Amino acid sequence: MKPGFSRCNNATLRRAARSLGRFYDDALAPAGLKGTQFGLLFQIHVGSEPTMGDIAEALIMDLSALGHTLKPLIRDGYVETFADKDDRRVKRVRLTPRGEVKLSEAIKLWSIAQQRFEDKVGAEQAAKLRAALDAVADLDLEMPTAAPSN
Amino acid sequence: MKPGFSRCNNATLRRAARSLGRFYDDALAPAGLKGTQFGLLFQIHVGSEPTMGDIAEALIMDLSALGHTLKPLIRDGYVETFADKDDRRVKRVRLTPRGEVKLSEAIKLWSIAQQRFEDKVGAEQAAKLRAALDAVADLDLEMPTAAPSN
DNA sequence: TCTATTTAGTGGCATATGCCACTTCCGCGA
DNA sequence: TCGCGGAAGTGGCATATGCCACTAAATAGA
Repeated sequence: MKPGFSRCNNATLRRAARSLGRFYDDALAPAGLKGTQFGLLFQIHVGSEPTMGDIAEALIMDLSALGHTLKPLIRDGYVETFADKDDRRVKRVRLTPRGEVKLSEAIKLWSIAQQRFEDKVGAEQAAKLRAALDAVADLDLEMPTAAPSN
Repeated sequence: MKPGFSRCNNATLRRAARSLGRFYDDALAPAGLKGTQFGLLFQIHVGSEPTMGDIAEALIMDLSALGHTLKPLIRDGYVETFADKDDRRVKRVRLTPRGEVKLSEAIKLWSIAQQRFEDKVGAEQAAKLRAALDAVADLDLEMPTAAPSN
């Protein structure tokens, strides 16, 4: 088997994610953001003051992981949280003005990387790949429970 | 735009990786291994006492990241390292007998998850997806340097 | 042969992610 | 209205990954 060409879907996916992640990270570096942070800011931006749970669900991310990832962004003043008016358990999230500016700046850098990628693989192919990845992400793979019929 | 369906190739890839990663992690949990650890043990297993650099290259992983990731596996006695005979800078890696046993155990669990995945998306489609991901991983995306012609 | 350069890893620091235990709230039922 | 079970987050702990600065060792040159 050629090096790096595993039959494991998970290993292959992670390998590609590491590779592509570095590329986008490099592209965003001038803005001082990582690819994940950019994605998170964007997700908050397009949402309507989403709750932590909303974001975690959209990104298929563990709620606590989201909390951790949000911390540096809050610390740097790009994001702020506030309690929901009706349910005090719920915490909503939004970008600060500073965060909006940073996001705009980052989008310019992201566009370059995104364009570069699409030039290499083709916009069609890229769209197909994203569709396939979204399909995989949304698969219900839960292992059938021992006794699902009781 | 529907939630979670980003145009960003990197964000989409990471999202799918989180999703699939959890599935494989769950499947491997009985063996006490994470998906990444399984992949790493396997890579070491199929190699011929690979060097740190060999592994890092095959997995498109930062050399220092590999070192970090290897630590728990060494601590748990699944992997051991030794200096190369001819080049004292080089560190080679291999599984311990205990590591071989653990890998066998993990492969059984992995097969179930892998099979489940392939049942859901189809073996053909899975193979195509892996091929696409390998292609993406191996793309040369380096941003053209300002002055590549000097 | 001696030195400048390159190569292979390490250690420290920071972010990315998850799981689990725990706290706080909300809502429902007795 | 009291109290219990479920929902939403937090904090702690552990692994996953990267970058950077630094050390040690091999190598190309002068």
